[in-house]
Amino acid sequence: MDFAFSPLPPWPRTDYCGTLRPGDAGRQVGLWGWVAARRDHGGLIFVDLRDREGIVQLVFNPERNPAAHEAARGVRSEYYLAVRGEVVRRSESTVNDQLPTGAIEVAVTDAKILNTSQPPPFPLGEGETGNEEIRLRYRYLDLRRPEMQRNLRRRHRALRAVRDYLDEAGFIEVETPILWRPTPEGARDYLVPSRVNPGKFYALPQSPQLLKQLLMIAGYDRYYQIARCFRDEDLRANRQPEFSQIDLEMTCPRPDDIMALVEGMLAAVYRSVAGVDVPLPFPRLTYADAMARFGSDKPDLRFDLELKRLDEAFGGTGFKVFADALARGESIYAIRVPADYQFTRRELDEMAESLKVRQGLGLAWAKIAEAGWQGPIAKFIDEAARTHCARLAGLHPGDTLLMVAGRPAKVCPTMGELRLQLGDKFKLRNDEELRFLWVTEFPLFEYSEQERRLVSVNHPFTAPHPDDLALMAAEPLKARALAYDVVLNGEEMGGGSIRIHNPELQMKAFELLGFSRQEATTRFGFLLEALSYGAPPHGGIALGVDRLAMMLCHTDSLRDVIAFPKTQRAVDLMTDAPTEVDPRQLRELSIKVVK
RNA sequence: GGGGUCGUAGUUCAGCCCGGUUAGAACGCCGGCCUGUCACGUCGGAAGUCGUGGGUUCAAAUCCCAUCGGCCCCGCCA
Repeated sequence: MDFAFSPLPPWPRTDYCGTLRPGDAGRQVGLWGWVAARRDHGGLIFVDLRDREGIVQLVFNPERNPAAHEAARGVRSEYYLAVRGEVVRRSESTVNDQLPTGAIEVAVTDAKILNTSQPPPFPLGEGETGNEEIRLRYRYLDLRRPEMQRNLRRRHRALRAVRDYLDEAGFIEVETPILWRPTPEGARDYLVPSRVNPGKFYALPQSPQLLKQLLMIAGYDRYYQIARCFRDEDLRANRQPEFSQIDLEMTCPRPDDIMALVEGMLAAVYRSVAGVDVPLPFPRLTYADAMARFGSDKPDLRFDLELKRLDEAFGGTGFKVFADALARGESIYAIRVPADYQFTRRELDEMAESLKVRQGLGLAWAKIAEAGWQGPIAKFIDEAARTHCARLAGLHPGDTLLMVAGRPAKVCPTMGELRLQLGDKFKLRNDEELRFLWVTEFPLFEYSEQERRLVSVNHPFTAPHPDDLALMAAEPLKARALAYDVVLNGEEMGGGSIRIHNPELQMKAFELLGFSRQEATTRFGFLLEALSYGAPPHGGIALGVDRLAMMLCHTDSLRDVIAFPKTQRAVDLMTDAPTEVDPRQLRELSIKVVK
């Protein structure tokens, strides 16, 4: 055989490369790792050997060991080596203070090439990245990169902290099925055909929601799971078709209990992973306030630029656009951009144009100068309105006031978007800052134009606010839910609720969503039945593990914290999944593919 | 389903607007030299279906159309 094949390294590993320090000087060590770089001086050869803990410099001296030196001559990038040698302190002038191991090196006495490597298709060094396509195709090489190693280990440490914390709090980890039943509400299901039951399908769970409720009914009292979830919807930078949730549920909680628990958990994660103390408790906003002040149900509190409602100021305005809007019962919302942040006329025009095209809304703006208001609409705004605006919005000279009129349900989210764009434009969204908050009192239902019926804002098992029980039937759109989201820096990190534990109320909720009693029984009979056997009140929350990892790793892409992610077209570039299957497999499953 | 953007040596990119020598650079790779480098240095070398298909043209990496793929966004994601 003319190729290298060693089933085992010829000597034990005593240390990881990246962990050696001056204190190890004089020790005989065994190391295994990849060749990160090779510097051949004809005589001396230096090799940077890399393993998961980092890099250490090996020295091959032909006078010390000709055989090892000869082996080192043939070594190339990403060869996998086992070496044995002595840790030696470097002379003063040769210390590399860029490297944690830079004060020492390993004088190699024995070396064995355990495997050779083709030249890698992209550089694997610190700070280097190829394009996404090639990284995903050779994911196992991408994952060798120090950044990816760091990311996945941060994720590991976060999950470890979560498990320790929840275990300490008396939570029991229970696994729930991956093959489960399709659900009519919510995202598109991934379906799995049943061979044994031709024509029938399982679905992969979108979340273990109902299963954890059943565990409460079963008396486990406090459950959690790092649960894999599946949703067959289009991908985004922060959305993969399969993802993980920290899913938990407890018996008889008040919303405050869940919130305090989660705050403690997130603080524990940040302390353990980032060494950061997160101030507790998190601030809270009701959904209504969040929408009115930030135009979002997941506001980014790292910067101000709050929305201001200026209806009062324009009560008797001569500006027809605003007057007409108010007459229609609409509102005028504004963002005051302080004098520190200036726009060019062109930027204002572009902003207005984009708002018009994308939302059909007109942007009115004015610059607040010492001399008075400036801008195309300034002449329509009289002194009384200006003074009133100044009081409502706190205007100062140099500020720019951006105003939009319309239905609050439309204007607020639009202004919320605009606010985020301004935050980006003026670099107000600092990556190092952590602004957690709770958004509470979500509405129970919203009206879906597409389906022309009520749909759940959270899910159909969410309990109504006790004060709004009567509203549920009378004015369902006004009923609030006992639901809460935890938000970090404008990203939804998780959401939960108190659930309905009464079968009659649950049936009522299904009916309001447009299910007949018959349909509800067919689809959720097992739940209704379970609720009728002494189901305790219960509630919980689910947090997105991947998004949490993203925040901990300061990355904008979920792919950077998932070992084997899929592309935007939900393809695995490494294995080319999904693929066509053998006709025989289809026949066994009673499936015919229609092209 | 829609919008945007990118696709040129193994890799990262320039060239494309304004069509015209043999398509360049850096890194990597291969070979020589080199005992203190650490992104080693140095001398030399190899390396390209310009994503794919079609069209316009005397002539296409360059202009046009279609298509495939990566990324970002809208829709969608209880």
